Amino acid sequence: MKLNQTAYAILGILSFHPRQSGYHIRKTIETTVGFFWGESFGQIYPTLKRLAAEDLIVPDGAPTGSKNRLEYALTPAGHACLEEWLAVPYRSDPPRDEFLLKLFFGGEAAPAISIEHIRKFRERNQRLLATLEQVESLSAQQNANQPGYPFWMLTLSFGLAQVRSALVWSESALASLQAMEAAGPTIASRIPERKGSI
Amino acid sequence: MKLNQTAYAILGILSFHPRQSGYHIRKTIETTVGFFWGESFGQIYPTLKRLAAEDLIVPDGAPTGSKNRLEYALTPAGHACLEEWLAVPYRSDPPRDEFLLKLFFGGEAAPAISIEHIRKFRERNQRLLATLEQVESLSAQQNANQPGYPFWMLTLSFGLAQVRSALVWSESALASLQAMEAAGPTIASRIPERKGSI
DNA sequence: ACACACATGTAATTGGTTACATGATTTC
DNA sequence: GAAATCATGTAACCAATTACATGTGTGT
Repeated sequence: MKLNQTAYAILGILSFHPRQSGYHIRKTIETTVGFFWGESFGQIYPTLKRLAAEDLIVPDGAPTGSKNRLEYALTPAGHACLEEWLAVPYRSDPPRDEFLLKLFFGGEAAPAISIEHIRKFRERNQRLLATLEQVESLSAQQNANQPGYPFWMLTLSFGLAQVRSALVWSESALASLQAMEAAGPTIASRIPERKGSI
Repeated sequence: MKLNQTAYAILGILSFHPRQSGYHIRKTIETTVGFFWGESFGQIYPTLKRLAAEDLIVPDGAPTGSKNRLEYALTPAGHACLEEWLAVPYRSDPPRDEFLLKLFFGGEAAPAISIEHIRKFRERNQRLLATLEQVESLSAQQNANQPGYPFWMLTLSFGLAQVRSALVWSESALASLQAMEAAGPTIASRIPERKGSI
């Protein structure tokens, strides 16, 4: 019984949102942990079947539901499994940030290109900030009494801090690149010195 | 000729570090972009062969080297390829942060568990901060004249900003969880309400 | 002599995305 | 009745990690 991360994300969602379908679980993930976690259907549906086979969740086509969707609920075993996983030290998988990689190699192209990347990055973060702030105010009204609330707020405040710091950085980064662009005619027009072949 | 991200990372490294072996490239990646990018040997060596087959790099077993290692150098085509990639908008792949996910579901376990995760997280960031600051001062002395330097500093200052903001957050998060722990006897001892089966 | 870093590679596995395929329900 | 969203799933593909396998050079 070795589960993948998707499984724990599902167990986690079901732990405070009983009786959701695969489709709904994905929606919930998007709107709650979306800014640091993503799931695709291609991953969710097979995982739901596996979790059901392991008796960690049970299909529950009962009272309220019964359209053409299949809802699941957490079993005690499922909750135990979630708790077990929570106690295991998190592993931070090797980071891969294409934005930063492109920026790092920015000297090999015109500054305008890096400027454009940073502008996109800033816009992204502005949008993200707006949604996070919205979540913050809505959540305070709707979820304040839920047991998970303090923890949700912790992840939210983390997101807000990171996004805000990213925005501050964006401004100074843009300023320094624009200064560079104004100063020198593109540094990038050089060809790396080499010897022979091709 | 569709290349994976590893290929561009390699091209990028070779663009300002001519003549490195696979082993060395990995070292360089670790020490320069390591805090936002990682590569494994299982990815690097096959990719080097592919890049050589595409004439984007050339094996170069010349003068200085010639131990039992094979060094590569960027070709003009390789540099063109890198520039092309740099101009393409970056894509940020769906984020997956296990630390935040566990924290989000922290209400399902004792607060002590989340506290431990955050402590680990804080330590991690403290170590990272130390190395980044070291890189900052060393790099100012050693690389200040290199053409890529301003861009390297941008990624570095981004890392510093993020790490510092993460540390500030860690303190407040720890404080709030410790307050919670002191206040209530574990909220987590409840079992999700359910009906029937298992 | 031993250990450690240097150095290169392959094979198995996995975790995951994307695209495809299909159909029901709701809303306009 | 058309369009959008709800809803479930499969198949193909891929990028990447991990573990394995092997050997050399260097320092103590």
